[in-house]
Amino acid sequence: MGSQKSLLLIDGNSVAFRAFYAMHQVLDSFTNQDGLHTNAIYAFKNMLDIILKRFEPTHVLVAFDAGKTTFRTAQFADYKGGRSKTPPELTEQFPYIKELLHAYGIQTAELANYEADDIIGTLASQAEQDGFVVNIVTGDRDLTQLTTDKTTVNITVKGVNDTEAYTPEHVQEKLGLAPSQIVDLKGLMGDTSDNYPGVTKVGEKTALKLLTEFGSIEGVYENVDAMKKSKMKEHLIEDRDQAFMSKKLATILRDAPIETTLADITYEGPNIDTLIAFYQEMNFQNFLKQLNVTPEAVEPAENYQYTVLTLDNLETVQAIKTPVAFGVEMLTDNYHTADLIGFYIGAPDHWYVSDDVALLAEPVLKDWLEDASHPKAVFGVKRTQVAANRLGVHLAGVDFDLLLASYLLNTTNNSNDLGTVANLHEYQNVQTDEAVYGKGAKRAVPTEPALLYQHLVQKAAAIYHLQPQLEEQLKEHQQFDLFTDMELPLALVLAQMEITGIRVDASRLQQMGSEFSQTLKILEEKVYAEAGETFNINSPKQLGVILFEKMGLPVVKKTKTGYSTAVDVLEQLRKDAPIVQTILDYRQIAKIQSTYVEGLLKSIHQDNKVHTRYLQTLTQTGRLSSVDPNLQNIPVRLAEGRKIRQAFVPSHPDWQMFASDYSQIELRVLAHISGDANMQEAFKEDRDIHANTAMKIFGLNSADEVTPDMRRQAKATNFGIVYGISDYGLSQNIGISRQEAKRFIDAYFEQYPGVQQFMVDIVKKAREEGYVETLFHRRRYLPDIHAKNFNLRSFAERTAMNTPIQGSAADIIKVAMILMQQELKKANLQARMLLQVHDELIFEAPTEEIPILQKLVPSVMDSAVKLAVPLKVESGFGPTWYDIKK
DNA sequence: AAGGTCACG
DNA sequence: ACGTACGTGACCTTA
Repeated sequence: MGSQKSLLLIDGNSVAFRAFYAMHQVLDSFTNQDGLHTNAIYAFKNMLDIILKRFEPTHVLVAFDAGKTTFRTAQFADYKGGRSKTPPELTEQFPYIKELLHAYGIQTAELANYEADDIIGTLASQAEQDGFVVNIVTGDRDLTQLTTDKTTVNITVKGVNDTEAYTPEHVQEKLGLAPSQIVDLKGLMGDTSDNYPGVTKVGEKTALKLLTEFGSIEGVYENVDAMKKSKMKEHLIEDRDQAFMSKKLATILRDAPIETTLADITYEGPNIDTLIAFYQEMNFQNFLKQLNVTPEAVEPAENYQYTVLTLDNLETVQAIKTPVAFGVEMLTDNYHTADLIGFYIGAPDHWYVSDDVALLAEPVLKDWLEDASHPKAVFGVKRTQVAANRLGVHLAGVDFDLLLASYLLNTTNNSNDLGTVANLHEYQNVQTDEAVYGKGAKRAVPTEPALLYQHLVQKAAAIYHLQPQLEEQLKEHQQFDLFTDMELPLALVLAQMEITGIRVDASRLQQMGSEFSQTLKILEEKVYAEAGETFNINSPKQLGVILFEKMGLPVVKKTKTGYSTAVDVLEQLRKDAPIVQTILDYRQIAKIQSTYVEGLLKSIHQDNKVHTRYLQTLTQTGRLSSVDPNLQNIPVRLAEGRKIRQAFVPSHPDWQMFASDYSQIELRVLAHISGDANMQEAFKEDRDIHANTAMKIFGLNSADEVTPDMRRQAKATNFGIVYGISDYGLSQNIGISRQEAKRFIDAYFEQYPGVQQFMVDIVKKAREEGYVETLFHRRRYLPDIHAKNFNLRSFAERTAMNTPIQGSAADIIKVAMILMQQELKKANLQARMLLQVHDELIFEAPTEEIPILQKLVPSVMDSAVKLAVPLKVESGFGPTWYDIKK
């Protein structure tokens, strides 16, 4: 490159926005000593390093917008109107981003009445004439109009660490247009985010067609009179002025009156001292480390002194009077079966570790651990509890769980690895398990014991140090009660349920399995006969070839990789060929056989039970999930699959299975949080909510007029509302036209106006705050609510509507579970809570306790929280899970 | 490791 | 114009 002059121009506002939202999840944990948010500064710096390295510029400038009013707003008052205003957490970072750039030796520029784009366009144009190679970096695709054979426009994708390079060829490939035609495209179609109009009813498709034919807006209007009569022609003529104005608004200037010259912006690299001072002010320990500056606070791991516990020195633990960090170490996820490879306990100045977990059962240590007056902080209280229980230790006094706290603070970035979680919270002095133990087949305890001990001490120290910081943040989020009164006690309830396990009748499963094998064999032969050849029915790829190529059935839907053969597709093809029904039958049985007969048999333990694990820190809404095996998706809807439930039986003779579920808890939650009077009334009077909705959307006067089909459609509409409705989604689900679906939704909102208001308000809240909350302040961040991409943004909007509903329902049953466990104990019952399936609790109990449960369980569940509408609970019992009839 | 499919609320 | 329901986990095939 040698003498080649290379100019880098960065769109400062655009990249700062991207940087801010790329690290929006960690907004609250990225602050400096003065409470200044630093996430955008941090991400901007990362991006800057990447692009400086990539383009090796000789000249650099970062352009910023000067203010809201520009020559464009003078031409068109609403230009960029309706934009949500910049969050204050970002605004406060702009001066520091500029300070960072100046420390880097990079000039910044802004110009009153002009946008950053115009500065960039003008300098790019000058530089081209001076023989520069020019690179522009921005998140705004409109700048691709500046692309030439000398200027490349690099658009940030997925945050800021990667860019897509637009050359004239790439623009042509993507849009089918020359860069210079982009302004014509914008003029015709308008721009919703910049809020200028274009021509009515002309979108991207139509605009592209017109430009391919006529070249430019001018070309279109020279030929408009000759076009044949159409709505489009009328719109073109009508909106002529708008089109030309929009083109002008879209055009980036190349002759803005800027004072900065190319000679002013040569790049000679950063001033290290200024940069160090800046990083110190921002508390960027990582960046200081990169500059070989020793970070202040973090002690190196080697400085931790620890004692290895043995039978001889065990009593020293008894002397500990301070709160401690405690943990039992395992190599694998499943704590019911994992090898226990060590433990740690202690506080600064007295850390203890061991690789002999049998010590935990020694009375000196066991008694201390079981004493609730010694506060303990852990990583994963449920995990720790179950592991301790395997050694006969019943841990008490756990008042902090780093894993749970981190999950509540931010559900998005979570991990089950202590090192990863600690890093998320800016604590670096602990390694990940993968780094210490390796992964996959190579995972093992280090041969050098000191390496294991050091890792254990690091973990203890991380928990200990992060506790006050995370507790503080929980309080700031108003989540401390959620943490202390809900998630911590729930973890203990779940631990007990998992330890108890549920009895599975293996012989019943085996018997069903051999019947299914025979059926499958017959179906398989039948499929081959109907296809005229053998193939792997389980392979969607091979099946697609048979159905759509060999047999020539119509292709209904495609997937990324080929033909879709999903149920909804096959159901449409059923009438066309008998093989389709046979395949559907085969699939149904094959699923039951592989997942529920063979899969379940594999997970039965020595005690004839399955012991699932509930993941308490995984879902984005606050629900639990269940793994190894998943007991929250045991078949129930179809008769064949439902029989699997016959294998779930009580663990003692003469006991019964008992279950209670909330009826329509999500709609009741919606009625409560939306405050909708009509929906609340329906629940208060215990009306059939789906029939009630049907009356309203079909305009009926009495419940007697509701047909089963109307009720079915109304039910789907109710569900659709809970999921964050769209007319298309509803139309697909119940097989009606999009227009009809839209009419349903409109009628729905007319009937339940409070619900509509809630939907509007919650999306607005998500935009303003960046997150939504449940009744108990469970929080979900939705950074995509600001996405320019329609799909991402729409998804975030639906999520904003659904999460408070689904999440509040999850909160409610969690409260009920904690109360339930207490009540069972208080009443001295033998009955045990075994499973939770989102809105349902499943128990086993001696037959004589059933009448007690029939009263007790519903009363605990429906009084768990007080809503503006009653909660309704239905119960049943029987000798197996299958036989529970409500 | 990823994608398709299908089980649940 | 955009392309969709919300939240999960397990199994199978194919890269």
